[in-house]
Amino acid sequence: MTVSRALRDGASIAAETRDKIMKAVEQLGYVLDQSAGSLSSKRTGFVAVLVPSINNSNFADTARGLTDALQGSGLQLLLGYTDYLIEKEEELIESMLRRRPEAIVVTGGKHTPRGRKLLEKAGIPVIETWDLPPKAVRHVVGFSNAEAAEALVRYLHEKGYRKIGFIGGTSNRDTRGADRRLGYERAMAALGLMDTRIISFGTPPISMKQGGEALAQLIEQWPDVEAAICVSDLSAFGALTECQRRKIPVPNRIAIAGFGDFEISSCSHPSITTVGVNCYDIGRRSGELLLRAIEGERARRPIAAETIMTQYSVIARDSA
Amino acid sequence: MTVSRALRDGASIAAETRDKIMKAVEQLGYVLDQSAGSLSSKRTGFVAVLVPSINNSNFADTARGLTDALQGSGLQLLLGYTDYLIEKEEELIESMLRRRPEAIVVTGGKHTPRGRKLLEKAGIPVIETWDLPPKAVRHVVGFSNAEAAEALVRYLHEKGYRKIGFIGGTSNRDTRGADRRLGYERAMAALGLMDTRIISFGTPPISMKQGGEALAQLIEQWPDVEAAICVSDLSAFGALTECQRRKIPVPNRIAIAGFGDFEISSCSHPSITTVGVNCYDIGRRSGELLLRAIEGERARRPIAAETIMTQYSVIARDSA
DNA sequence: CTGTTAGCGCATTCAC
DNA sequence: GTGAATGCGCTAACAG
Repeated sequence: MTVSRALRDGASIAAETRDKIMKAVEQLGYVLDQSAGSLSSKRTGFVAVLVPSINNSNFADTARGLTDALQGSGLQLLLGYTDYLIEKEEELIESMLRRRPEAIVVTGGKHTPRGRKLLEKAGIPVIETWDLPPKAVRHVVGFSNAEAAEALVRYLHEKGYRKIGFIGGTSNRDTRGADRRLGYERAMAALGLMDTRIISFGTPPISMKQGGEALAQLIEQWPDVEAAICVSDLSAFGALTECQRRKIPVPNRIAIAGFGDFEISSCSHPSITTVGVNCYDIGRRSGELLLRAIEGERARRPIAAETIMTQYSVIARDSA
Repeated sequence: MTVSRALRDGASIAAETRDKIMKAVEQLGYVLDQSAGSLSSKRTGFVAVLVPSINNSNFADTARGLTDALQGSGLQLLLGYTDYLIEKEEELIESMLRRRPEAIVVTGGKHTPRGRKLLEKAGIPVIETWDLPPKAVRHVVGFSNAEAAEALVRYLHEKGYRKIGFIGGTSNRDTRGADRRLGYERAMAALGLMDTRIISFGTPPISMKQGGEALAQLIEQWPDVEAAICVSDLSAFGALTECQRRKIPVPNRIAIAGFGDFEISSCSHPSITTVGVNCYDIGRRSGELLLRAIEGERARRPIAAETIMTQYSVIARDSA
C-alpha cells in the first residue's frame, strides 16, 4: 500500500520512505500495472477515439485538438482507425469497450445497428463528430458537410461558373463525402443549374492519382465543364496536376476546388480553392465537452445532450 | 465460468447454453472487461507501437504492415505518437508499459537513457525500426538512412549534378533526418565535392511551406546551386512549388529530390525524384518477427536478437 | 459440458 | 504516515 501511494501523487508519504521506494523502482525498472489499477479503482484513464483514417491530416488535427483539451486531465487518447467502414467501426467500438474507456468519440453519425446499440448501452459519454446526424446517439460536435459543399457551389456560381462538376468516390462508404455530393446537387438545383456533372471514381477516400483520373473522365464526358469540385483536397490536387500534364490552364480553362484545406492546397501552384473546416476545433471542443460529461458521470449527475456546431468557410485561392 | 467460456471461442459449450447466454449478452449490451481478463490470464493481447507522427504516410504504411502481419494472431496495435521527441517517447514507453503490452515496436534507435532502460527491463520483445542503431536494444528492422541519402547523392552525381545542396530541419530532433544529412555530407566528400550547401530551416519535421522557404534561402545563399536534396518529399514539394512561383525551371535550372516516395512525388508535375523506402515491409517484417518473439516468450525460450535490413532505392523521376 | 476455488496486482477503506 | 483486510471482474486449473 505504501508503494502504491508513493507512485501516485498527492498522497502523504514520508520523504525518506518515498526516496527508498523510488530508488528500488528505478533499480528494478518497475512499472505499475494499470489493468490491475483500473480494475480496482474503476478508472481506466483513457478515452476511445475512432477516426476513419490514420493518414489524413484533417483527422490528425482533430486528434491534436482532443489531446490538447485533455492535457492535464489524466486522460489519454486511444485511437482506432475505421478505414471509412462502419463495419470496422462496429468491431472497434466493441474492442474499445472491452477496455472500458471513460468516454468514446466517433467520427460521423452513421453506424451499424449493433454499433449504435453498443454506443447507446455503453454507459459512458458518447460524442459523434464531423457531422450533424439526424438522430444523434447523444452529444455532437460537427457541421453539415452538405451545407459546406453548398457554400462552395454558391461561391463558384458568384464567380461566374455555371458548368460545375463534382468528383468523388464510387460509394457512400465515406458518408461525409456522400453528404458533400448531396450538397453539390442541392445547391446546383437551387441555383437553377439542372445539368449536374458527377464523376464517381475509386473507392473512398479517393487518392491524388484517382482525382487525376476522375478529372480525365470528367472532361472527356463533358468537354464543356468549367469547374470541378473535388470531394477532398487530395483528389483536387490530383485533378490539378492532371490538368497541368494535359496543358489545360487552371483556372482559365477549368477551375478546381477541393475540400478540407490541407496544407497541399495552400502550397501547390496554383494554390487550390477549398473549404476550410475547423478540424482542430472539432477535437478541442469535443475534448472540453468530454471532460464535462465525464465529470458529470463521476458525480452521478449526467449532463444533458449537447450539439455543438463548428464553423466552415470557403477559402478563395488561385485555382478558381 | 460458463459465460466466460461462451464468450471466447473454441470452448466446449452446449449450443443451448451458449444461445441463452448470447441472448442475454445482446439484450444487456454486455461487453467483457478485458482489464480483468488480462489481469487473470496474463495476456493483454496488444502490442505497443511508437511512431514519430500521426500524420505521415510513411509511418502509416509501416503501421499497416504491422497490422497485416498481426492479422489473425489476436494481437492488436496500440499506437503512440512521439512527435519526433525522445522525451515524449520516454513518457510513452512508460505509459505503454503500464498497460503491459506483449511486445513493443519503436521508431529509431535513439532514446533517452531512462527510455532505453525501460525498454531493456521491460521483459518483452523490443523492436527498433526505420534505422540501424549502433547499439540495438534487441531486435532491429530497418535500413541506414545515411546510406540511402548517399545513394541519392551518387545518383545525382551520375546525372551530372555537382553543386548539390541539402535542405533539412534545424535540429537533430528528427534523427533519421539528421542521418540523411550525414549521408549527404559523406557522399559529397567521397565524390570530392567539398563545397556542401546545407540549409537548416524549421523544426523537424519540416513542412511543405518550410521546404519552400528553405529553397528560397538556398538559392539566395548559393545562386549557383544545381540540385537540392530535401530531407523528405513534403519539403521537396514545397521547394518545387517555390521554384514554380519564381518561374525557376525544374529540373532545367535546378533539380529537386526528396525522400520517402510519398504519393505527392509521383503525382506532382513535374514528378519528384526520391528515395523509396519499404515502409510497409518494415511493418510487415516487424510484425512477423514480433510473432516469433512473443511465441518464444510464451514458450519460455526467448529467440536470439535479430537484425533485418530492409531495401531502399532511388526512384528516378522528372524533377532531377 | 458445467461448476468450484483461487488468485491476477492493484486501490479503497479503515485501523492504528 | 503506514499497514491490513478486502474486492474489482475475470480466467486457470481442476473436479465432477
